Amino acid sequence: MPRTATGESSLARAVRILESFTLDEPELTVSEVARRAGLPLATASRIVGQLVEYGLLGRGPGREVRVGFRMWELASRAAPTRSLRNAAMPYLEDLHAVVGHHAQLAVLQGDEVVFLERLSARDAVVNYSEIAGRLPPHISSSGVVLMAYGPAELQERVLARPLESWTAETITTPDRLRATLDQVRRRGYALLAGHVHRDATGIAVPVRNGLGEVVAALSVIVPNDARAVSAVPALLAAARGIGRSLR
Amino acid sequence: MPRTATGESSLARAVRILESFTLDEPELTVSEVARRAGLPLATASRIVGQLVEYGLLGRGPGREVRVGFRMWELASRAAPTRSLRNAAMPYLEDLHAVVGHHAQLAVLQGDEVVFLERLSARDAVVNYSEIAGRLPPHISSSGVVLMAYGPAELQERVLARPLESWTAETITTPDRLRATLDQVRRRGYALLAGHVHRDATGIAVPVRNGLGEVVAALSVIVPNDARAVSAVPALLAAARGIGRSLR
DNA sequence: CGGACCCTCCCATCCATTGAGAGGGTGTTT
DNA sequence: AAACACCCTCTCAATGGATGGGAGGGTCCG
Repeated sequence: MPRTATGESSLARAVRILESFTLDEPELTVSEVARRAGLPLATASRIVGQLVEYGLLGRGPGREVRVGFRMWELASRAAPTRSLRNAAMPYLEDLHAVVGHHAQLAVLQGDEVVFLERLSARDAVVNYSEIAGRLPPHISSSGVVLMAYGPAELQERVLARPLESWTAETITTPDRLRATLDQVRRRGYALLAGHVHRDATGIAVPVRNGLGEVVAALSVIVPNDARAVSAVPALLAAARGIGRSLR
Repeated sequence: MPRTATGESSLARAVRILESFTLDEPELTVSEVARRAGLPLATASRIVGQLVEYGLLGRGPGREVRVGFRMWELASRAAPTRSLRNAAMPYLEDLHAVVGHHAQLAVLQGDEVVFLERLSARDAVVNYSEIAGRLPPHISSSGVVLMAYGPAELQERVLARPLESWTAETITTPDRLRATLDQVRRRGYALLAGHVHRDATGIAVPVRNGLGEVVAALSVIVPNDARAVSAVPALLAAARGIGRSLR
């Protein structure tokens, strides 16, 4: 029964296979891959075999499959991430050294916030964000900053959707989100205490490129107490430095 | 004239297309991609179009093509890189803060050295290594460490090949390389002054996992002068810390 | 305004891809 | 030790998605 249920290119299937790996489950069996990608086992086995051959996937000591080293290598050539990261890294380090806990760099991708880089102290407060991890924009300080300075359509789309709640402090009404965005634009930074986790405060500022466009958000996560606001000047200064490095 | 010159899967071609992007030239035109991947223009155009649709490639403001954000996202889920990087990052930061210049983490991949992470000061001495960049093992201090503690077959393969020369100091004879490897094993670290660039000294130490296996090299690049050796204790201490974090 | 590049779409041809099933693993339960 | 429940890879005939020369239409430059 050949070629029957298809209607899609083999490339599309390969990409679906690559997408079945997540941050939480970076290792899967072939069967699991087949299930997630919605492919017959034999087909999944064959494509996985090819991807392993080309290095995009790799095999662990058993038969489990994971994303391959070659994939990481190819992806690290991605220009958008690289130039921003290179410009930001020294400032992110300084920020981390001074403020402690977590210092992060995030960008907008689709309608979500993606963290490009994160520096964490070993004894830092909890933090749910992960490098390459995604969060809805209304949850985190980075997201609110990126929304506030982002395209109007994005704001409308996010405001139109139900706002997921993570703690008692999370913004869950469009009105409150709108008010927060206004406040961020007035103040030039976002400070959200206990929105992601009750013990943590996120503080974020916009990073502007040479043209004045907001291209990223720089943020720190600190304990949820009165001293949190003192991190704002360091953030603003670091964001300016990154902007200058971006030419 | 369809399907004639093929004999290979479309997936193989897609991977060849992804591989035509390099660190030095992260943006290519479709014609350039076709040339590098050895594909007819029409075919390259079609596959590039698909890869863009799936997000593995992206388009710049003009028509130029680059590696896509989604590719970076998928690759960041690669387990081998992630756990080592996460364990090493805090120590790499401390090392960088204390020693200055460049602090790097490298692993062996194939018969080459690949840099997983690098922290650089803005005013640091020159450094040719790049994140996701490759170097032949005999050139750099990281490479020599990874060779010294690596599998015997690797040493034989590298010793059998011609040893490329970068500066007057570069190791170019098998005898000298063998002697250097012995010295590294005796001392527990590698110090190569002026091998990559005459003004820079590389110092590297092995990073061991919980089983005592050498899984990476930790290194710093400092100015080529008498103070260089003083970085060794800090490197050794950091490598032990990383090893402990790897459980 | 000619020349040298770019890029995408078209479409008749046909071979690489397909997936059920066989065959053979490994690990756990009865 | 047998039964079970998973795993995974290979085979093979049928076929529809991939193929690539060329047409058509861009942009840039001197």
